[in-house]
Amino acid sequence: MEIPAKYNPAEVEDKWYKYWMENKFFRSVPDEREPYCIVIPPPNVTGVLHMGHMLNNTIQDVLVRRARMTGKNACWVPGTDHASIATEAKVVSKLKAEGIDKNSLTRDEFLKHAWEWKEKHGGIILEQLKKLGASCDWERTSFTMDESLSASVIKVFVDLHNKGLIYRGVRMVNWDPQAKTAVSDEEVIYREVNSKLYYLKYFIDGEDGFVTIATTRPETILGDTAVCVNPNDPRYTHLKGKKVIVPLIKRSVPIIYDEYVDMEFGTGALKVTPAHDINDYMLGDKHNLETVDIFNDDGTMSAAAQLYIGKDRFEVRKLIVKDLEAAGNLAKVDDYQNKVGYSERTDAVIEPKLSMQWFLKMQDLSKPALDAVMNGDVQIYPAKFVNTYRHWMENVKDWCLSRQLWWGHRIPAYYLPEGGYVVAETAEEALELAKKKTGNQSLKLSDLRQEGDVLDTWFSSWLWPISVFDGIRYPENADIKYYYPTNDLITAPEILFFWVARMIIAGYEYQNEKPFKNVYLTGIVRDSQKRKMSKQLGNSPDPLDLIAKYGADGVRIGMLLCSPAGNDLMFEESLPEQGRNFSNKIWNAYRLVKGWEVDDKIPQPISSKASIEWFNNILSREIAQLDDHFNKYRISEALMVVYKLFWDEFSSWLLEMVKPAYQQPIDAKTYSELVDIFEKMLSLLHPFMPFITEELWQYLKERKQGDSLMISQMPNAENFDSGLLERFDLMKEIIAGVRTVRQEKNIPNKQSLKLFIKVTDQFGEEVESIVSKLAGLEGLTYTNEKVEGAASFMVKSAEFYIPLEGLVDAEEEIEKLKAELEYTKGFLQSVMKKLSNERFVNSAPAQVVEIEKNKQADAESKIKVIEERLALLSK
RNA sequence: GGGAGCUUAGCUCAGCUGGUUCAGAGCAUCUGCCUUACAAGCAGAGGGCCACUGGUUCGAAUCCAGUAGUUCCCA
Repeated sequence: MEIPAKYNPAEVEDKWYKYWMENKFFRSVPDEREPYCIVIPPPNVTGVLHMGHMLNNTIQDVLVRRARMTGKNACWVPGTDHASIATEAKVVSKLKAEGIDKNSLTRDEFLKHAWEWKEKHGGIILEQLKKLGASCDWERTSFTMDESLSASVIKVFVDLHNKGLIYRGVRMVNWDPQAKTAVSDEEVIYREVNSKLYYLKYFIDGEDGFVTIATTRPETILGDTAVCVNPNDPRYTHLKGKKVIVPLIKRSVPIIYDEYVDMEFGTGALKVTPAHDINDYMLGDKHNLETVDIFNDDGTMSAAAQLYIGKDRFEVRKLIVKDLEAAGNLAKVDDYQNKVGYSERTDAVIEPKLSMQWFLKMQDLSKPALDAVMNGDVQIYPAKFVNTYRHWMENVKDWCLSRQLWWGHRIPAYYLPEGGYVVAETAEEALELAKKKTGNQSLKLSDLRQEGDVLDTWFSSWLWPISVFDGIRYPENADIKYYYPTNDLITAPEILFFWVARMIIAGYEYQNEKPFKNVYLTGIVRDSQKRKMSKQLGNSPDPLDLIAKYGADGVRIGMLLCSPAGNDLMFEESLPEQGRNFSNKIWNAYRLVKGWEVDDKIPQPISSKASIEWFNNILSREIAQLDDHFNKYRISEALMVVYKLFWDEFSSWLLEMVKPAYQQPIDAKTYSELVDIFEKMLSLLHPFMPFITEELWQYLKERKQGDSLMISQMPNAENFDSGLLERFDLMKEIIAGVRTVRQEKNIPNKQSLKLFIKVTDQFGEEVESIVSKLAGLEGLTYTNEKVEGAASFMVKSAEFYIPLEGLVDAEEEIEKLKAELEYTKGFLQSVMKKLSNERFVNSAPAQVVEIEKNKQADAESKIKVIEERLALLSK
């Protein structure tokens, strides 16, 4: 069979993914084996695969596949989350394009559209993950709004409410006037913008004089209820107890004193608008100020503003500046740079707004979750994020749970006709509660009005590791008991707080146990200029295009090569290209081995026997190294170990060592041992490169239907002989020495050479046979005599000579030796300096001193050798 | 403003408990090679004041302090 010289991933990837699916290799059900479980960070149902997903899911697949091959019952649970805000925005704009206004629809009608949209687009991202090779148990695919998961969310809300942890309250929230909903702090993006700082005069009530304040938002003066200065500021001490008049609306407000005010900023006097600024709100709270809410939900001025009613906030800013100037209140205007919050979803400028929201008390709830990370029960990789986690958890704030949207889990609170509310899992239960609470037995379902708001999406994802196993509703079910706590969570540091921390909190609250043992935080994928990849910038390649171009295996390798945990990854196409090249290397190694004719009559050459033995030793050493990297979650270093093992040790050394002469057959013993080694190499590579390894594994030996590399056993590290490995390192140096001479003297590889060795101990037949083969020697001779007209090199203190009549320039040799002599003498000197330092000899450990003494001996003998050689040459 | 981290080869990064696994890896670069598996390749080579300054120590990339630059988080 003719095998093409280049690997073509497109031909094999779909085939094997289908094969794995058909044989249900991804499926996991509880059994007697040790479980290994990962729940996927559920991608946004609106999303399409981006580079961040590629990195994240590649890592998960590597870990899951490896676990599967080490005898564990591996289960990777896939799914998506409903992403309230993003999805609702998508559906609203889709309806708008069809000429339908959301406000013209009932809630149920809108939700019908939303579900239709979800059914149509919601699965795209999961299908894309299959192209990457993701070995998820697809039968377990979950969605945060599935019936069981929704019921879990509602049950938890009711439970927390009954525990007294959920309350309603007026709070300053980040209001998105476009989406007309509160958004969480995490959904606000602050950007530096060029704006203006307006200096406004507030006249003192009842006397002459004024105070000048500085503000970037002059339209908010209509909501001012105080002016605040620092009590230590001498400029304002005389104003104690006085009032000032808010311009235009002539409201008289007090001057208050608080050290919060920065005396250096602006004029040192601060206008206080408790309804529209978070810091002012705290001041207002502290000093018992009135709050005047001057904005409607859509960002226009409300009646409370008195002026400009119904006009948009930004329009009002322009108008009011003119009016203030006309009224003589505008002192000056400076250019100014400040940070303004924008909604992550709609990009509207966020308006801090007081509104009635549902909150979850976090302080007590979060305690066990803080402890779990601090005492190492939950491990975070890299550990530097533990600090960040602790800081957040120690200063945790109550969680605003409500969102003014329709798409999501509707809050199960029911308002009573005469005020107040009840919370229950169903309307019927709510009615019973309401009757009990009011004493009014004639209440009907229609008398109750359910809260219109839905819950924050994170309020469902925080249950994810439990709810995908239905562990909230059925805490004793077989799945949750078997898979929980899960093993590893792989996600981005950006969501450490609003997802990871909250999952840990929910885990302890509802399972009395952590949700996962390890958290691996990946970096953020950036472009080569360190910019975050984004649609706006258009700097993100389409992952599926990359897969088509470089193969899924190539892309996976590209993602992993440069992504140590927690470090950002500067992505460029040279990375998957390197991955593709590696695929090709593996492919061609296979071609070589498969191309040999096997003859079971010829004996195994001594060089092959030694080579195989050497490789099995190095394999053990590297497997141990690999295990160590995996245990420490150093995934890219683990990959590098396998990469170098395959490319350098296996391909460049072992295959060359055992390669039969041109058109000669290989002996059966070497061949079968080599195939076994190749098979082990494929196993080690499989978690990183599932497709090509499966393809080659299937053809390397005869397989049965239903066999697969992905369910085979990973090779284990055995003991290895480090003395043997050292002898081979020496051997490689000798071969490299000969090759260097060839290069320097321009000797073609075809021309065989004679090598003379001056050494005390001989190397042995194994080493000699391999050196002869790889260095292209026609003879290898030990000698005590000098060798005339020869190129020379040294390995340790052994001398090597290659006779080259006419090609060797004695002067050149002498120069080379002199340089080496000088270097060695300098080295000896530095060693002697240490050894002659009494304090070193006395205080350093004996072992260290011993090492230095060995260095001295080595250097001295080397100097002797070089000097002798020089003496001979200069005769 | 508060906190945390980072700075090692052209680039991306390892470097644990101070000392032969201490100055490393991959990529890139340079020099030879169309050698019969692979030019998506082979064989070699060069490249670093370990940010700076001081301290501790017999000994510092490694520990401590300060400085500069930089990134992130919180406000």
